[in-house]
Amino acid sequence: MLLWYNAFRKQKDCGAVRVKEKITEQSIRLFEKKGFSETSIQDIVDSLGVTKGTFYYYFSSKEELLMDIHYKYIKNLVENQEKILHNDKNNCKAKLSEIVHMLIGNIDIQGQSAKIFFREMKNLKPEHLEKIIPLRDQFRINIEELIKKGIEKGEFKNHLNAPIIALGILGVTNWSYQWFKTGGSMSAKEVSDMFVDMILNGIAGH
Amino acid sequence: MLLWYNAFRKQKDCGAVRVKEKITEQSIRLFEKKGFSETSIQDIVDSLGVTKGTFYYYFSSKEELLMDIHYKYIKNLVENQEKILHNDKNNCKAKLSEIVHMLIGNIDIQGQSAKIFFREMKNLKPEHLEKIIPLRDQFRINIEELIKKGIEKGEFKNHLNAPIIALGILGVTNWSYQWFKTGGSMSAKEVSDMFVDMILNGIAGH
DNA sequence: ACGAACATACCAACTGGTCAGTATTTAAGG
DNA sequence: CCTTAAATACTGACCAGTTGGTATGTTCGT
Repeated sequence: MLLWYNAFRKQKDCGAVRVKEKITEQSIRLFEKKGFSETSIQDIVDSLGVTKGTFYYYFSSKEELLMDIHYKYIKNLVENQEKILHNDKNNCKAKLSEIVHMLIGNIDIQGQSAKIFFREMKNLKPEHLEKIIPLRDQFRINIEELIKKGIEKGEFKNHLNAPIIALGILGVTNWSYQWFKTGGSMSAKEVSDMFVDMILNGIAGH
Repeated sequence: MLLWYNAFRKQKDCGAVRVKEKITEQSIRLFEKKGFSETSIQDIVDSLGVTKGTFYYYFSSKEELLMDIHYKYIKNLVENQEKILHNDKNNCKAKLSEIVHMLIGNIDIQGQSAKIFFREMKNLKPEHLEKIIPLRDQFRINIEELIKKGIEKGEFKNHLNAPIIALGILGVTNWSYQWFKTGGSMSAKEVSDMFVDMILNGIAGH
């Protein structure tokens, strides 16, 4: 009886290292693989060896957990982006390059969240969307402004349509979350360098 | 009584213009807006004024309907692509340009299916995925080969990594399905031209 | 003894899918 | 041209399983 008791305590102590974070991390894995609606709360707690009571102790609803995932992802992304943008040792070209490298380089640790972000956003409640969408838009507008500034400075061609170019660049990077696998045949640097080269110099021969 | 009878027949006749297609079209609309798992068969039939019996008369399962949508989309896309590739009046640059224009131009009628294709593919059964994935891969490989041929012919730079460039181009075009709205402030031609210009010539100033 | 961190049991609503039957169209036979 | 039988195109009631969420209890550290 005492033996069982100690074993139980040990299990509890291990799990006590931020149970909420463990639930979030595991949910990210499951949501990415199976989808938000296709993953039940039962699936989540079963895979962690806990019960639904635990889940609802930390989250008020399934949708709130999804909001948590969305908010952490986009907040972190915008922060990383603005760190790059505010470093005025770099010109616009270099900033753009750094952003692309940052996005591709982060696939390893942010890729699952990113896929969830774009695929499952529609499951957020309107009041939560109101917090997320401005951040998503800010990320895009920051790139747009970078393009415009680059045009002004003569770093980029002056006939460019900045909003379209921004969305084109976002397409290149965001789509990589769909196919890039860390540890595969191509390295993140290799991919990023090629993308930056294509965006800046194009693929047409001289 | 006779009046009601005729009205009823008329209604049936109108609906008889391919009920199966009406179900498919409506499902595409609902799946795109709410998601596959989030849309119940009840939702679909209610919005059409029929019952679940009708649905299961035309489809053996919900997943089969999803397979139908996937197959029609990717089959049509590969066909359109290969029509362009087999027209040997165009060089590689022109072919690439035509493919980009085709993809963006088709958003109007194929956009919803495209979003479903990439977002809901995970809900297909393994045996159905076996039919879809090769077609999806073929589309990508066709672009890859076009790049390689363009390099050989000196139309494209020879240091390019064709697989990465192909995925970059696919990113630009596929991502447009997420944001481009027909009838918005930018026309499909405007966007396509800008994308082709970026891909071929880059954005960096000379 | 008390609050934090769980577990257990339960529920109403909804899900994809089935099935036995009904209406309607079509085609053949008289 | 009319009857009739079979095939086609549905309806509506039903089911077992699952869902997100809740309410109540129990264990644990302090």
